[in-house]
Amino acid sequence: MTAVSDFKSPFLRDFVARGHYYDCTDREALDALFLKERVTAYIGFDCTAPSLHVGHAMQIMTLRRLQQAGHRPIVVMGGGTTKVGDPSFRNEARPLLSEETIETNKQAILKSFRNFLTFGDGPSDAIMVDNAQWLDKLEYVPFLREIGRHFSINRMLTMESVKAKIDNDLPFSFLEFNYSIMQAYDFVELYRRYGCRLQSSGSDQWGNIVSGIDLGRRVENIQLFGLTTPLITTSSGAKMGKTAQGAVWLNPDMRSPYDYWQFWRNTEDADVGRFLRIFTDLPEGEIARLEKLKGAELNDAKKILATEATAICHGRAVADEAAETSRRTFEEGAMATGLPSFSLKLPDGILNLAVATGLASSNSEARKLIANNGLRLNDVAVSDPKMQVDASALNPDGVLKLSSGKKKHVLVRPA
RNA sequence: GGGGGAAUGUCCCGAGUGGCAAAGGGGGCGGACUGUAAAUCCGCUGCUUUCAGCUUCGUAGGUUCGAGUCCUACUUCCCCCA
Repeated sequence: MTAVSDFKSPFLRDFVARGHYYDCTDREALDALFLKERVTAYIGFDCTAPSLHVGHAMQIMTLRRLQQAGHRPIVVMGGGTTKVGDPSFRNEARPLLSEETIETNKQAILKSFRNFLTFGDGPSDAIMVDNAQWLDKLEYVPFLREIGRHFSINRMLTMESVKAKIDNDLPFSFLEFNYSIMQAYDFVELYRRYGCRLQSSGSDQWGNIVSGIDLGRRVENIQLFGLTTPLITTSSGAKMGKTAQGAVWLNPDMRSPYDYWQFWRNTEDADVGRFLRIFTDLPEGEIARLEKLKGAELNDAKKILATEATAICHGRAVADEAAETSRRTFEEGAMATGLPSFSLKLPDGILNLAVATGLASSNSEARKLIANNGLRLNDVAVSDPKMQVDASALNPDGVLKLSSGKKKHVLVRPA
């Protein structure tokens, strides 16, 4: 068996070096394939939310690396599979989403890929397809006869994601049971349509990927491949991008580029090098230099990480602007105009302003924030929950700054 | 189809004897210390017009001065038997 360090193809060598690699179904053969030809590979994204989040960024970066190496990435929107719902490693069944919701989500998610990948008709241009295209049309009995007969219940029951359900006496419906079959079928269909030989994904999808590979061998007599990436957690063990105010969305409507930049700026020390390799395109030499910085100097590396990662997701100009807004806000204490801003009627109570700007979710919460000395108006702590804010709080530019804690700042302009 | 069990603070787990805004965690939010880091410590964590009021314990009724706690029906899920 080829060791990871023996990879010859530029793509896999880079993939390993940058920390994307977790496992592969046939290292030697896949390496050879990458050396021999332009490989078409896909990753599927289900439409369970109106945006992808940072947790998906690893997968999108995988497609980006493929494209950079001259291969052809396929983005598969799971318009079909989302109707079934992936049960893997979840304690509860996903709520069944309506078709309208799935379609809305899909339309919103599509946009996220524009900056990460180049789409088009060229040989290594990315392709986007929706698996509803073929899954929706399947007929039950023909499908069972052609595809279903290749699936062994006995073996599916031994798959880790399924076994966990059985062992823990968790509910597991027939619908959910079929998700794996749908995904396996996708792989084969993508091979038929685009000559797609490789499926990549997070390590939790291993079982589903392997199912697709088996199916490919049986119905098309072709060797397909699987390549997985590690589940990314922060050094202190938290899942990537699961801050509790919500996921770190990639869609700018749901999380502003400035906040996205801030997310990366707040990376833990121990993660800086790892994240630079995975989430930016910086060359290894540069990253090696940055991650060696000590103590407070590491903050410079975090700023670069933030700007580079934001640039890939939202564009360079937007990223630079977010960096500048952050610099002025945190390093100069100025009222940078790039902060999230709100137009509100002005004489108003401080509680209303805190709620209207999203700094607090209710008046009670705003009161508590004040009681804890956490709410500040123009950098001065607010002590009176009954305080009225009027035009006198505005600076010469006609703006005032409201902050919750040391990191969350918003601007208010009179409406 | 028959029998048994479970649903708790709208993030999760989870105590709860008829007097409960409801123990304890986790998570989150603020504060202190720092480097917009981690770790640690402290406070907060249902809503409101906040020295008080209002609404919460799967749903709908009922018993009671008073129900998360008792009764009835229903819903969903789990287990055992078929």
